[in-house]
Amino acid sequence: MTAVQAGNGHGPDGATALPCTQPRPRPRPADRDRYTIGEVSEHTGLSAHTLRWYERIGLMPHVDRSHGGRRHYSDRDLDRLDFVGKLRLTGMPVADMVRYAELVREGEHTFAERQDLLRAHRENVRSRIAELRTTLAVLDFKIDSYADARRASERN
Amino acid sequence: MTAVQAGNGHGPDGATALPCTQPRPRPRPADRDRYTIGEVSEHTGLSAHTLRWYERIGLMPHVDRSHGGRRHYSDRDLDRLDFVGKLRLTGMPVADMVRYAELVREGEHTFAERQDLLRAHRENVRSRIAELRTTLAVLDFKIDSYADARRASERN
DNA sequence: CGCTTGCCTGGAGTGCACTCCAACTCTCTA
DNA sequence: TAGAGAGTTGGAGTGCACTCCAGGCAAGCG
Repeated sequence: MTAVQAGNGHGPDGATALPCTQPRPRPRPADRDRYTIGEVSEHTGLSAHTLRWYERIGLMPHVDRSHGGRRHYSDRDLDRLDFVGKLRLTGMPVADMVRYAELVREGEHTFAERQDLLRAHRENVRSRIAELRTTLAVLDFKIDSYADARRASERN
Repeated sequence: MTAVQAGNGHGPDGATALPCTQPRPRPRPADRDRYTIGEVSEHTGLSAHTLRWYERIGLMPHVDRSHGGRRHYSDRDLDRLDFVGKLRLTGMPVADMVRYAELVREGEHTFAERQDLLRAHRENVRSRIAELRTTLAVLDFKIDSYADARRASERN
């Protein structure tokens, strides 16, 4: 649940920073380390409702607040959200993401468990890719069948 | 929503039969062209509830019944279900699958539209695969980071 | 013939992941 | 300093895809 993107990425959560390469899909507004929920919503594609909900269920640590109680997201928060977004895109259940977030909160002694969790998920993603590929073949076949059928009926 | 698998596959629904190559994941009980809902459930991995529900919402055409009102699924029905299963695995919304089923029911003049629908879905699947692959890279990176961090801490 | 097991129906219930509401409060710009 | 507009909360509501229930009927076996 940490940075894995942009120049300022971090290593495993709680560990020292490590270099990282993935480009951020939409660029951050500006590197000022303080973003409103609206800006974050814009950047991540998640609704403000969802961002607040993520915090409530413990998927995000408590975000810094202004004097008046408004959220100020940091660059680090954006990094976390990017990672959460990746997991979400791959269909990881929210409960599992929350579990991961808990492990992060518990500190460095949970490295092994976090790694296991991610490894299991990676296997999951791999088999999903394989699944999608076989379906792609089926779709190609079907689409070609329709093309053939249409060509044949035009010829008559 | 027709056969696209096993030796007895069909072409686009409503068209003449076409050869097909994909192997059926779990073999059919026996090629007797008459299966109970329980057997079909076993074979497809869908619950009997779900099979009935699919029929109710129009995702499957009405399945043949016995004198006493019990469903007898044909091999053709199994083929349809296999295709539905493929679409489902790739995350096509049930509403879209129902739309496709309607087009099939309407006859051959909907070939073009069916093809479009499948093409759009194919694009969808392709981009999902790409998405999953980039996430896989992120996961690899994270997992490696944990491995590094653990090795480092053991060394101390 | 009776019994167990499987299947039938319509409708209600579940779990997940949001999504929206009401009734405020805060911040920024003019 | 006033007003617009973005943000706050807890809790209720939504949509999707099942999933289950109650109460009854059917089929195959001994």
